[in-house]
Amino acid sequence: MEDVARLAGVSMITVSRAIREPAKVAPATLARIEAAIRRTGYVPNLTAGSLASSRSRIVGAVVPTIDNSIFAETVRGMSEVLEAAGYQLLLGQTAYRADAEDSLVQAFLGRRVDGMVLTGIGHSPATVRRLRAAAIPVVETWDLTARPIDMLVGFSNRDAGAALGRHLLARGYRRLGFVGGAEERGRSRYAGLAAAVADVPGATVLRQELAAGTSYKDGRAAILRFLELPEPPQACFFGNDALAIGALMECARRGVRVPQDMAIAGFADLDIAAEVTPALTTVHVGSRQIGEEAARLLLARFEGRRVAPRIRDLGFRVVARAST
Amino acid sequence: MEDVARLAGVSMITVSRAIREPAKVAPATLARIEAAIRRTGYVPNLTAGSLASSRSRIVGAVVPTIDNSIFAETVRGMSEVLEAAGYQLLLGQTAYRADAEDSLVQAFLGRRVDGMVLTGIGHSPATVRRLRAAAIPVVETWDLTARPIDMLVGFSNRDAGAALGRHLLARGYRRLGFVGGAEERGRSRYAGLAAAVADVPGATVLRQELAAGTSYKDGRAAILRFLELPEPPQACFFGNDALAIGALMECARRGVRVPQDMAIAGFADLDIAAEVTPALTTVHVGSRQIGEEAARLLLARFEGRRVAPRIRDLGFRVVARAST
DNA sequence: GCCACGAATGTTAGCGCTACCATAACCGAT
DNA sequence: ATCGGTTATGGTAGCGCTAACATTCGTGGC
Repeated sequence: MEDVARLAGVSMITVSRAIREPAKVAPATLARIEAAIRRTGYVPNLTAGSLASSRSRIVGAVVPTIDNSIFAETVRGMSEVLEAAGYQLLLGQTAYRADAEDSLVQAFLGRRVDGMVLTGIGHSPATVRRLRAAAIPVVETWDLTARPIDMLVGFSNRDAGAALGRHLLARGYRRLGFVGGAEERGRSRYAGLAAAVADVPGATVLRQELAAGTSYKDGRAAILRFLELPEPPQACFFGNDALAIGALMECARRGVRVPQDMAIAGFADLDIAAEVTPALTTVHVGSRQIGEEAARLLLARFEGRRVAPRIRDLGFRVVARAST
Repeated sequence: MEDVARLAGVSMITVSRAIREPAKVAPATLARIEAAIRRTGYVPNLTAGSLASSRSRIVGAVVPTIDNSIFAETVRGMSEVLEAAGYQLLLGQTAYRADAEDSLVQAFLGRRVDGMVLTGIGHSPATVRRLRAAAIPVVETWDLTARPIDMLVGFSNRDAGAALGRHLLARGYRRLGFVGGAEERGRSRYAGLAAAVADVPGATVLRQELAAGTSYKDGRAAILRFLELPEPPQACFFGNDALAIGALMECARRGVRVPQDMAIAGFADLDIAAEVTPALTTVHVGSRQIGEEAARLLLARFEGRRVAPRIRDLGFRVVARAST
């Protein structure tokens, strides 16, 4: 930067201004500085800038995983909005391990990220304490609570589970099955389903809880376990679309007709849900919008704007397709 | 940090050492410092550390996209290896726009990332110049070239295309079709296929080039276009599994028998490729290993180890399943 | 008892920027 | 001619750490 300043015949601070707020520099000076930058190949050191200004222009995001997953779209949406505003995304994946979130959050805070996006509303007390102490904007996502750490963008997993349950019951199914991972949001979906079932006399629900971080294969295995029962469920609700599609494929393979012999529903409305045959009934939750909105809330805060309300319920929509 | 030092009755540098190389601090001192850290809730400022040590412990990764994509697994593998070593991942997505890579690289270099991972081997001259000037370890991925910028982890897309082509020809198909996105690696796969076709008298190949960044829907549309021809291809090779699965689903819907009426093959071997019916023939390329290996090469360099050879050809494997 | 040596800790001087305040030059209004 | 206000630019002092080089102290060998 000193070289650039010398070459352009100005002081360092003017170079700094030319880069960050070109409007405040005289056009002629600006041109000289730009020429000098080009000639020297100068790349501003944003680390030094962050230290001096105590704003890093980095946002940390913690998600369970991004492969064949509903969270990939959230990260995508977030990343696009942030990049357009000149912010960068520091990505951390927990693989559904609770302690991983804690250490990621600590690492991100050490980097002095300007804001943080978390998945879900269940965090260790230490994490919550650290985030509050850091006094940076935080957005929790993919769930709903009345008392978020700071801001929240999501929907009610419980209500979504209940809505899907009512859909199945309305179609006449009475013996229901549920398959989900051992994680908070999956459990909420089950709780909603169970509540819907409790409202209908004679309706029952059987539950399989798998390890967290499930995929197609697990869905196949789960549906097989149901089909082997003397009295299998008539309709099965899977905690995510990957599980449901695995199950759907297994049914196709075995000649189990969907939905006549076994109805199947998923969750999250991945692109592929609409493409399989029969098309998968699922709950659309706007994965991408969650990411975009979370990023927008952060940007608003960075620019000093008030964010109200701090809780954004993006809702959900039961998408009834041929599989139920 | 000053507070911690005062509380523990040591100098700042000892606190710094206690955090970074605890073995070099006397156990009793270490214990006092750790207690002081806990009492004060001190979180080391890694930005300041980066500036002072000129090592950021951040790696930048540029991928086209991470949703329902082959690159998600690469990012996942990379991220896990890096996090285990105390490095963080700064993620950038280009959405297949060429200029996006350039600006991401520039932003990452401004952050003084310790290393960089790029997708593919085609980069703008400006990007290459900048990367060389930065003199940091760089890994290119997902393709092969004799002259990488620095290191490379991938496989030959051309050879993979050719191998898949030979597989189709060996099964007796003569009128082939190819559908791929308008991007470098897809074109290489086509070039390989075309070469294989050229070796067999009477064999032909018809090509559809779509916009880059394709998904299920585009596969469906593409297969329809082929099926409407007076003499459709007998076998169709799709540049990625998502396209192929879209096509497969469309065939199922239309009663087009796969592979009897139309054989279908994909590329990359996503988890779902093995799950659909009929199971999808595809080319397995170790998406995740690419990420892991790229991360390992970077770590080796960070630790000052020599990396030889600098080109890692991870190969590929034609996975012949029921769809061809 | 002296010295060389390694282990433990400290001092100093930045890393490369930006915040903050100051200064200079120029403008039109009085 | 004087003045307040605006625009353009500069000087100084850090931001919170760590590299590099001291310094101190205890230990064992002779």
